[in-house]
Amino acid sequence: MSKRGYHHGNLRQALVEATLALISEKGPTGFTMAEAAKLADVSAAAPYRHFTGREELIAEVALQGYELFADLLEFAYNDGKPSILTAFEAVGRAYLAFARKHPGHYIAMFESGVAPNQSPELAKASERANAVLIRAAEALSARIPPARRPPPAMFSAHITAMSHGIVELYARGKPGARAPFTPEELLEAGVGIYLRGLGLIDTDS
Amino acid sequence: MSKRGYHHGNLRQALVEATLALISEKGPTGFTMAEAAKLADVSAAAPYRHFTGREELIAEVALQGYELFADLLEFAYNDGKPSILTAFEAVGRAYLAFARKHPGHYIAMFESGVAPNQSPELAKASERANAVLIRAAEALSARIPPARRPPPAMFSAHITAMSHGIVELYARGKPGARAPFTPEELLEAGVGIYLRGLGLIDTDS
DNA sequence: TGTACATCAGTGAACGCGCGTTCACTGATGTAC
DNA sequence: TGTACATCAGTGAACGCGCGTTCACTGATGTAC
Repeated sequence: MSKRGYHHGNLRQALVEATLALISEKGPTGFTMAEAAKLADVSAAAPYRHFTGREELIAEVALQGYELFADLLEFAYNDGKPSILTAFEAVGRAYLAFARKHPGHYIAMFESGVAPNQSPELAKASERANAVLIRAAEALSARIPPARRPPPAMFSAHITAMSHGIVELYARGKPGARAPFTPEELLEAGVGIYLRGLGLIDTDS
Repeated sequence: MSKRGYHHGNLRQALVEATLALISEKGPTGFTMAEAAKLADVSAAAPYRHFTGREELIAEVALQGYELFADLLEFAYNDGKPSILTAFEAVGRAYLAFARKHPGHYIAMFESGVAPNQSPELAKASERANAVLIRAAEALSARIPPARRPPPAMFSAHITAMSHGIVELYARGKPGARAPFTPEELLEAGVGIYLRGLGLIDTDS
């Protein structure tokens, strides 16, 4: 609570951060405009100077989440260096790391009910994140014998689904989790087996 | 709205069904005690004769969901007949079919915030469903060369995670979905590749 | 078979609460001259 | 540099709403004799 005058200075972003805190602590339901305002140390009416309503505030949080997500995935992929395979695995780890380090964003993106095609910006950001996965899958695809090469979009959907499933079922909320493995172990092993099934990893390695 | 007298006859179950309808239509948030009561054609106070509160009603819905889920998985597994492999794949399909045909149950179980260890009954039912998957994984495991045989619990977690991920990302809510594949195609292909990675399906088949 | 009575499963009115949102306002800031 | 004024970003009080829940009640049902 730093002292501040009549004007906040950066209320818009402060509200976003309050929302993140509330969401990650109490789930998507545990966030209210009133409480976000309180956390940001302003009156309950102030948020409406920056957002038309509750919906728009959550959407902004999700948008920032998708942007950050896309950045992290791109950084992890690192243009397929040093090798396409290691880059691909790095993307998987980045997925999990994002969910772990930014639970508020993750929940706003995937569990708050905001549809990614709600606004063009949101769609674009979500598309950018997805594009990294598709690009990685395409690069890897080139190494798969054509006969058993799935469409890259399917390939990438599989990895996304497994990652998301692991986050939802084994990484969050439910502590004393359902499996005696860390999410990271689970994903690494799962992706490894999957890639082997595609003939991308030597069967005997 | 059939005519009925002062007594409802089977209000408890009617409330469960009202909850299912509300949840599957409007998400976990779109369910309220008041509206469930209205749907069941009783006053807002009546539900409290059968449930201590909102929480308990949702938990009952989740419980019934886990029971049904376990039944369906067991039926699909069919004791590993005619072959363990086909039985295993049938379980995967049953997972998706359950999510599709019983969205209210699915949401109550996985998205409503009820922890499976909330009550012993719930834990037991959830455990029973999980046990089917573990059993199937164990049976299949026996055929994997020991050197690259993952623990059955991990094996089953992978399949569960992929199934759940597909449901959440590609099967529900988001229509005009994110991928040009049906969830069923996605899961079948994904499980196939995964099993190949374990050496359970012939690489050239 | 008929009656008295305990029990059960509903009703309807009321409560307190917190939420999202609006509105007229006011204090602070920035800009034109 | 100083002043007038438009604009902006806050306030605080108030609203209507629906929700979860409680409570004293009452109608229906089942059982003992």
